[in-house]
Amino acid sequence: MADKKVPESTISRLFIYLREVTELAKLNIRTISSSELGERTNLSDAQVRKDLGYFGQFGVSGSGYAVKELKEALEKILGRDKTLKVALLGAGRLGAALLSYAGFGKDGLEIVAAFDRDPRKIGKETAGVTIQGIDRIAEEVRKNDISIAVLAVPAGAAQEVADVVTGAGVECLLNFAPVSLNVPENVKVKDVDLSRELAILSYFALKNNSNGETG
Amino acid sequence: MADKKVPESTISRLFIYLREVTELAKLNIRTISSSELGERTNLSDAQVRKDLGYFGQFGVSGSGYAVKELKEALEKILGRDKTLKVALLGAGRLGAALLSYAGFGKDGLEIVAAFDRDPRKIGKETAGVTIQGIDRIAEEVRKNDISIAVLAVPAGAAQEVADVVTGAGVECLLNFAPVSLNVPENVKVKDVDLSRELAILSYFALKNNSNGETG
DNA sequence: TAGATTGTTAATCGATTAACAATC
DNA sequence: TAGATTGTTAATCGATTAACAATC
Repeated sequence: MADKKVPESTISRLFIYLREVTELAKLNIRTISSSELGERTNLSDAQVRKDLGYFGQFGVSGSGYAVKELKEALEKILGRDKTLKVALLGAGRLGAALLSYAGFGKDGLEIVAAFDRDPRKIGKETAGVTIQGIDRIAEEVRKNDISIAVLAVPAGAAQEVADVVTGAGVECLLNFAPVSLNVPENVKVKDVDLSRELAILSYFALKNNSNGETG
Repeated sequence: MADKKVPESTISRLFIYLREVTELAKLNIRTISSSELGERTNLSDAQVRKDLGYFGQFGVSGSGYAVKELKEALEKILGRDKTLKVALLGAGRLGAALLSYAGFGKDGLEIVAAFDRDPRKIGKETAGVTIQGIDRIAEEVRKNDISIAVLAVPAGAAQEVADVVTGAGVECLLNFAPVSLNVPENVKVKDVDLSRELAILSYFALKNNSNGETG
């Protein structure tokens, strides 16, 4: 049972493979080899086979992978068939945008509760969800079986809110606040920081510029 | 001169250090050791010193790093003093949101041109930028010295637009379209896919659930 | 000086890539 | 059968961590 640990980078690529085979299925392509799939995703054939190998044997020697079956296998592995409950922390500008973001449903996620500290926001409704005070977090998490919390609060409030929500038993956080959160070690945090992505890119742009000058 | 190659993960962490020392400077804290900085960012002291070591010697044995100097050094390394020109490709819903996104300026980036294929959008203005047809890309890139392109077009159009813009000499792309782009090898692409981030997180949430059941 | 902390080299760890026997 | 391609093990590569002499 104790499968070897799967790298997060593998999980991330699995979604890329799924995207591709979904496309291939639409085009009525029946089978694909690891090297073809790798070409389409800018990855190596070895990488494709290794990644899939963590989860079983999906291919056929000599002919490759059946597109339809691989698609279904990936959907199952990645839990695309299940719906998870999400709590939104912070109903400001970003929070409101996320509440009305249509993509969540497609990804098997459903925002079932939203919280804010601002008394003027409490009781208001956006996209079918009523905003509640943060003192209600623990009870709502339990009641609704919430497994993911999205932190869309200001940087200064993020740690406190993270404490409350992890204290209530939530183990997965998507953190939009630009701070390094301290959480218990069973909790998984994913930081999303568009500013930083852009900044990294601009670092490379600057480097290219100066290379151009000297080289 | 030929400095050893700096890992992208190091660059990414440099922004985290910068965020932290900016905070420390506000609090009038004068010096910080690698282990204290590591504690505040959930990284090890060795990691902090290694990362900084790629760019020079900023610390003082026995006392650590001068906050103000480290902040200034990081800003310089990361190019926070320079402004780069950005082209926005695709002026749909996401594109419009990015155009009005206030954070770009803070990050040393300026959207100087926007393009869309839809004739009904061409000529319209958002946030001070007039939307142009995609046939104008090459000339505008040259004229404005654009070094970064943000792709906010539908998946089906992304590759074609990427070809045009890289053909015009842009070497850094921020790609919001959920496709694997093929670009020349001197071009740096950064994919931003909120759906995938969420999906990865939900994968971990599901795994935690099933662990809970069996363990 | 004694204590603290750096910068850097060496050791470890983990992920990617290459290779190839097994198999369709 | 011959050709193609898998699954998996071994080799390589690169990043993180540990260790410690140098230094304030």
